[in-house]
Amino acid sequence: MTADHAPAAAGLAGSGARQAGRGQRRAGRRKVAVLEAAGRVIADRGADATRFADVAAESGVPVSTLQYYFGSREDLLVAAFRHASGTEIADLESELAAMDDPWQRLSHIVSRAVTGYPADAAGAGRLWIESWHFGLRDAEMRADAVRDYGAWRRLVADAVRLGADRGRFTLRLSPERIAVLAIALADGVGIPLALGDPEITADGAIQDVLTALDALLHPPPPPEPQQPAPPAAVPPVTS
Amino acid sequence: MTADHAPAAAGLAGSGARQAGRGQRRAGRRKVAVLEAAGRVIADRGADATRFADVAAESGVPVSTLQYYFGSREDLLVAAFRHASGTEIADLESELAAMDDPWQRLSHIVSRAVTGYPADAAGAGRLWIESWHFGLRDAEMRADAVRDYGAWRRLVADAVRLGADRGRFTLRLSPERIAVLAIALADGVGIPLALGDPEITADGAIQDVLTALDALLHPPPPPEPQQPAPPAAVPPVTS
Amino acid sequence: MTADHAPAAAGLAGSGARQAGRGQRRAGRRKVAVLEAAGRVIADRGADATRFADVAAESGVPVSTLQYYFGSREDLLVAAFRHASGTEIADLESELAAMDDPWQRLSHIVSRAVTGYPADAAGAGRLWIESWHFGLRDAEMRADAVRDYGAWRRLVADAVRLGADRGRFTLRLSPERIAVLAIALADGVGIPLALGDPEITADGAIQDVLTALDALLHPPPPPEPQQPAPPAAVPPVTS
Amino acid sequence: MTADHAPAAAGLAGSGARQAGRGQRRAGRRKVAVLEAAGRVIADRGADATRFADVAAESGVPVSTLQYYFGSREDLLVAAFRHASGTEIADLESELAAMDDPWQRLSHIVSRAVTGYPADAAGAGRLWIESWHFGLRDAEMRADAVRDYGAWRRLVADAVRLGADRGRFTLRLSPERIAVLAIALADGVGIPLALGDPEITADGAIQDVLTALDALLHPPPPPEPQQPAPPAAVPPVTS
DNA sequence: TATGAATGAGAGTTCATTCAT
DNA sequence: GATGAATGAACTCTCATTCAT
Repeated sequence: MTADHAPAAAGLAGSGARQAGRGQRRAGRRKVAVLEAAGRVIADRGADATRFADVAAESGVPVSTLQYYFGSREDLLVAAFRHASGTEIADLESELAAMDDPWQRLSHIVSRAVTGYPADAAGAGRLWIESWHFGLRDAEMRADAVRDYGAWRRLVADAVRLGADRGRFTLRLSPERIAVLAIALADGVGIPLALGDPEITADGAIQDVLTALDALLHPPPPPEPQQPAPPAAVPPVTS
Repeated sequence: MTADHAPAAAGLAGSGARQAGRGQRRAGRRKVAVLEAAGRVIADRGADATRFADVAAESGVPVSTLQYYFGSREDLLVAAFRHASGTEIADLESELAAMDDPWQRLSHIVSRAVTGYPADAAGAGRLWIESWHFGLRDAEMRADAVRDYGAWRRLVADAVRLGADRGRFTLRLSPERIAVLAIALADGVGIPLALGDPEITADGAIQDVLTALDALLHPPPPPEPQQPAPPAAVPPVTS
Repeated sequence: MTADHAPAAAGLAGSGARQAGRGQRRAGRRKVAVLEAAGRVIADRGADATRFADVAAESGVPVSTLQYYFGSREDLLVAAFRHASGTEIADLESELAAMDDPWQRLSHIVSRAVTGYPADAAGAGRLWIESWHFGLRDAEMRADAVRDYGAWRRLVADAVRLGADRGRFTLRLSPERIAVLAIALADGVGIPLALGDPEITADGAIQDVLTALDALLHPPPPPEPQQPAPPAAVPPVTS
Repeated sequence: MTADHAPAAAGLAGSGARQAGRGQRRAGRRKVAVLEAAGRVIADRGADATRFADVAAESGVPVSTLQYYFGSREDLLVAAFRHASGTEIADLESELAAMDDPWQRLSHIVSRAVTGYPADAAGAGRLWIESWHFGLRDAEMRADAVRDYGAWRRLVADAVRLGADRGRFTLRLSPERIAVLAIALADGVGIPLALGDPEITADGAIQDVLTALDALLHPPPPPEPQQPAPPAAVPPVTS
């Protein structure tokens, strides 16, 4: 192919910056705008129902130009997801860098995560659900999603480790496993929030998630004999 | 529409009862088989990519007959989801009824939930993800999903309440909120499992989720003065 | 697929006739008309340039119905070629059956073949050129074309054999090889005729081809010594 | 159009002769390379399926440059055909010029022609079929094809005339008409060869074509009752 | 002179749905 | 009650071509 799709330049914000100096002139200078438009459409209609025509209408860029930029529809979707998650994580990282208190960091991560889910929020939560769903059948998206999970967990684990180092937390589990659980909690309450479950509110969910985290960071006294060792109880349930 | 779709299993046996009865039962059996075929197709290809033709191929029932049975494609999907979740919850309830120990019940629920997610599992996890995703834009599906969330949480809350009543658990939060968190944890670890995240295994995830639950059911001793209680800032904010 | 493409019934004229009695009712009753429309379009625009839309316009059948009938565009083309050649050969066979004189048969075959080529003729010559050309890259068409070559040659060879049996012809070559040459001559003059070559007319070409055939059927006297054996001169030309 | 397409190789060297000359020669070389690349693509995919992108890939010259050089896609195709046929005929003419024997010339022409057809051959046969086919609907190509027919026939007629003048041949038809038939035979057997007809081989076809030509150049005596040895005339054609 | 960027037109194919048995 | 025939709508993708440099 003459044009190998994507005049490059885009991708994660400002990586390389070879001569993006003058503001990525020439080729694909509208790419970022298109990716954000695509993100909006995906969040609105779902990735599967996102047509070239929709993104064209949202971005003002002709369909054939979208294809010239990204190639196939699937490639466009993956690029949009990647752009959104890259931006999101970069933002979060810079916010966290300004915080010293480890618990504040955890609170911030959880808030950021949970807040994006409710239907009326402009957050990225719906986009994440789309990305998981899409990743179930798309290998490239799946790889990205797994990578993003790692990035989020790392932020949590770093905060947990920091708190432990400072003697603020006493861990029941390794920082990595706590990170897995923390992200799981946020996503797990996010889903019903996105579905408008009347039993849950964003604020309440954040509080409860933090309470659970707190429980993992401040263990109970040495177990007394009358109490059954919980993990031992986990049976081979598979029926 | 030709008929009002779905002869269902209802209807009192009128004239020629036995014959009609048998016929209806046969039709009913056929519909169940179709719904299960549809469930398999949905889990395999995703709800959005599930065509009448796919379900026809999987079930052996002609496309026009599927439409005659269920109406629109969307109706078929919703019916398939409803059938799957109804079966799943009924099974779970009967299994739990045979268990006396509240912790065992919790373990069983969590195991059941988490085990269904991994890609290689034949479980219902993928179907749940599909149902959330579909519910984001389909009101009927959304209502079903919220209802199902309630059913699962009720099973957890009942077990938690039972354990508390028996003095086995000391709750940090109300049974209902613990139930929300328990289900959130299971779903939250289920997603990366479904995506094949190499950092997580089903068994490890079950353990960790139970550890987190245990922490919520066995609070630490009254905080001692030397340590500033940070989590104190996150109190039981009753929503 | 529910409809396996082509409700059958069509194909070579009247083969089988299972219940085509009432005039192929139901499915695909317009298939023959469509195939003939397709043949006209192919002759007019060329197979490569024959679009579904063209055949739809020519036949009055919607594009989607054409696809329902034939499947892919390529399948439609092959079916059209097959229909045309089947009809053509059947017609020719019945005409020949009415002729007793072997030379008359040969004349008729050559006339039939050559006459179809000129641009202003309504004959099938252009369709043959299309079929060869299409067969260069399509295996199915290629097989059909080879089969058709065999059918035409068989008609020639039969006539040649008949004439030889009756002592009318004295063969220089086997009937089969004469048949190959006869068809080659007809096609070989047909091409410039189709291109409007001003040096050739259909009638003149028919005469010349028959003259050449005559030469093959009435050999010269035993070669005399002063004549060099011509084939000995055929060198390994490939440069 | 940007330029009047094709700087060609013409144009007197104006100011800066050496530089311009070299530049033009270089451009000319590049164009020839492109035309040969185009010829390969056409033989491979067919003229109708030959895209700018294909020729760009085969030649390494960007699409927009191809358009700058040749104008429209059709112009490029015609130029490629013209280049191929011009080269072919020039080669043939120089080969024939070295041959004195008229029958050897005829044999050479037929061999050259037939040998190019088989699918596995690298010959120009497929390109000729493409050119006829393309000429059916393109006036420019048609004119070229007719002209080429004339060139080939002239070579045959010249050889026939030479043989007749030397008393080697006794003609049944005028040299021109024999030439038409000779070329027709070669093309006519070439087509099934190109289609991989299992009943024909290139060598056998050459033999048979020469036998037919021989019959046209050596008419029979007044028919005698007994049967002469026909094949004796076309003996050991060493392949 | 030569080339990359951008875009409109058009085509094949899929699919739900309507209709007539 | 069940099913095959038929069809319109929509979408992705290919490709020649125009434009600016």
